[in-house]
Amino acid sequence: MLDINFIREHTQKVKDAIRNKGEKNISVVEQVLSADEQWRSVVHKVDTLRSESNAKAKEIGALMGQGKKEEAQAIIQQTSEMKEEIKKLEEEVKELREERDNLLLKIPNVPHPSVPVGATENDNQVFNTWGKEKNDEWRKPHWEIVEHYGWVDFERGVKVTGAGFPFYVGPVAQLQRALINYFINEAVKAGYIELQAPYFVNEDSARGTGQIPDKEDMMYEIPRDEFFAIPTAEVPVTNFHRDEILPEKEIPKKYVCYTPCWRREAGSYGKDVRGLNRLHQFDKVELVKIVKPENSYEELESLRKHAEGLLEALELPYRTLLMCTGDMGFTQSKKYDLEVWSPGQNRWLEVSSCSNFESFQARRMQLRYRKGEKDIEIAHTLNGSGLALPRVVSAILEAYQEENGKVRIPEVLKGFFDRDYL
RNA sequence: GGAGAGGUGGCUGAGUGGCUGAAAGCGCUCCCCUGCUAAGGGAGUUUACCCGGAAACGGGUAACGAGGGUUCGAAUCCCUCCCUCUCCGCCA
Repeated sequence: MLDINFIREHTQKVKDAIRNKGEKNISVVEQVLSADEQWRSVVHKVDTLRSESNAKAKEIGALMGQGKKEEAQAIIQQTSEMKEEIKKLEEEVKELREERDNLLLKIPNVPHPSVPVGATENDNQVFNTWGKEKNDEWRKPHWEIVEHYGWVDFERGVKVTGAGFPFYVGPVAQLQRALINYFINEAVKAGYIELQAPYFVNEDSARGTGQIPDKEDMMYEIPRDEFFAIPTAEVPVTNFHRDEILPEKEIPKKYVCYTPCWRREAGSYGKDVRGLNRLHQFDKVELVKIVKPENSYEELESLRKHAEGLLEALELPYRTLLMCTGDMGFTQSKKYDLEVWSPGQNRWLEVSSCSNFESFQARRMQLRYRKGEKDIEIAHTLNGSGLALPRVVSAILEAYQEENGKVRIPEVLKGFFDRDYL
């Protein structure tokens, strides 16, 4: 969420942001400002009244101590009336505060000036490309390869759980495990701290990273215990430091965390969900950074480069898109998507998304750091996939297949295998 | 899941209705003294919000796990929930 003071001072900027992000309701800005004003005026009233009442309560205490019961009784009469008034005002404060905060949660993050203004994915900019896409006729899509060898069992996944929950069998299971290890190892080499996180989070955490309100439909719920299955490790890992004030010397914090991810993916269909393209459960290695505001855009670039480096090491051609305002999402201020080339499908597959949230998430979760002696400042948070597994697996299967049908093991993963082919 | 104990500031820990936003100790910061790998003295040291101020800062309100209640007044009494610890049960 945005700082209310920022909205007060940069009202036009916020309105532009909402429009550019493709949200229709610009009036929330005015609504939030007026709700805030009302709230502040009532807070002031109630504070003043309480101050008076506290003073009287002290008097009563003093009089009681001296045994002057009757004088005390007279003042008690007055404070009783104030008490009623305070109670009423308190109620009002609570309502106004809630109203203001609910409105505040509806205002999206403001895009960085370097973000292209645009409405749809067609307005995204190709920021970077690497490698030469293969387009051989004979290359099969990954679902045919895994079907032929029995490496991914979709049918039994459907039987055991449902569509989108496949079993990985033998070599592909081993490939995934190798990739997870490889990705974590690379991150640790780059200074990230390895974390293993809970797979379920509570409501506060889901709100902290911005999954609720608004995107709760993407998550699986465990109602009996009021948990959400994590849609990405971003949620538990960023919330790791929720409600904390970190010492300045501990910042930046860099974490790498492998988890399965669960997403309901309501409404997807067709070629998008074919094979491993879109699943309800998938594995991902996630990178999260908590940084000082002045460094956050440098940190975004290094995050992007790290993720790109993984694809380069795997020798998988990719392109990096700089997302336009309209295709970016509610919480981000700048976002890159990395898309790997799928030579069996002849299309790009998103395998990573690297974002800077500036203070948008950190403010919600009160994630701050101590600046110098006394000052406290909201940190900036970033995250990026490094990388999402199934689509990387698809790309590897398709890119490393040979005309005879065998699939070679990428050079950097050889250490995890005792052979050259899957 | 059953029984019991408990949740106070960065930490340890006092506090059972008003003089406690919080004793004391530790830690930390600054200053003074001392000139040497010791020590002593002093000051400061939670957070959020509101008002005033360019700022330094000043005034106010709230918070002692969370929420609600009793009371003129609650860390202190009552209720609900959450969490931690101990014992039993169960268990990868």
